[in-house]
Amino acid sequence: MKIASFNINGIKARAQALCDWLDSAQPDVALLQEIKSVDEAFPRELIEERGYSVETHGQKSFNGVAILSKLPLEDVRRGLPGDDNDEQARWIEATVIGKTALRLCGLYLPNGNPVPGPKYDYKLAWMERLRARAIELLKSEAPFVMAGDYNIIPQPMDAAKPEAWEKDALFLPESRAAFQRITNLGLTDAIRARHPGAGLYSFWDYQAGAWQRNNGIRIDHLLLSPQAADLMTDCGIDKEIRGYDKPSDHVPVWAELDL
DNA sequence: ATGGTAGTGCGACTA
Repeated sequence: MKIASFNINGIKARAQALCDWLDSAQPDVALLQEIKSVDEAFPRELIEERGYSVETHGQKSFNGVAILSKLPLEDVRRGLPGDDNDEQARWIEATVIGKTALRLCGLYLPNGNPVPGPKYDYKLAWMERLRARAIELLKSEAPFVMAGDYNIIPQPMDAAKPEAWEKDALFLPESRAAFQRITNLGLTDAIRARHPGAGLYSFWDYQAGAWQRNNGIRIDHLLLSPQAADLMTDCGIDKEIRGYDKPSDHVPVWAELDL
C-alpha cells in the first residue's frame, strides 16, 4: 500500500497538477493539506473518477485537509482532540482496509510565525495535543501513520541554509524539541530512517528563486507507529513535480507499506 | 530592515 502526503496549497489552483500526479504516482492513499476550500466546493468528482473515495475536512480560504483512498475508508474523524474551541481544519483520521487495517492521520501543523506571539503559542499547544493523540493511538498497538505538513525542520541537515531559519518557528529549539518528544514516543520518521543523508527537501519557497537554487527544507513527514514501521518497504519524495507547471511550494512524500 | 511570490477571493491574511 502506497501512502502519500501532499500539501497542495489550494485545490482550485492545483486541481490539474494534483490529478497529473495521482495518475503518474498512483498512490493508494493521499493525505492532502491546505485544500483552502469548504467541503462543498472541493472537486470530488475529479478525484472519484480516478477511483478514489474522498473525505474532506475543509474551511473557507485557509487550512483544510483531506484523505483520498482507492481502498475503503472507515471510522472517519475530523478535528484533533483536546480543544473544543479550535475551529481550524488541520486534522482528519480514518481507517483504511487493506490486507489488514491501518489508521491514517492527516495533519497540517500550525506554522507558528511570528515568534513570539499567539500563533507560536497555538503551534506548541497543538503539538502537545498531537502528542496526546499519538499516545492514545499507541495504546492500541495497531499500525498507524501520522503524515502531513508538520512545519518542523527536525535537524540542521533538513535545511539547505539552516542559519536562515534560526529564529523561525519551524526551526527554533523549542519547536524541534516538541517534535522530538513526539518521535521519542517510538514513531519513525520514514524518510530520515531510510535516507539518512542531508539534502532531501519537501518545500521550496516561491520567492527568491528557492527552487532554482535548491534552497529547500524538509518539513513534510510520515511518522510511522512501530507496527507500521515494521511493514515499510520503501519511501521517497516526488521532488521533480516542483519544476512542473503551476506547482505547489511543497512536493509529495510517500511510503510503501506491506499491507 | 525590507522585499521577494503565491492562493483565496476581491481586502487582507496566511505562508
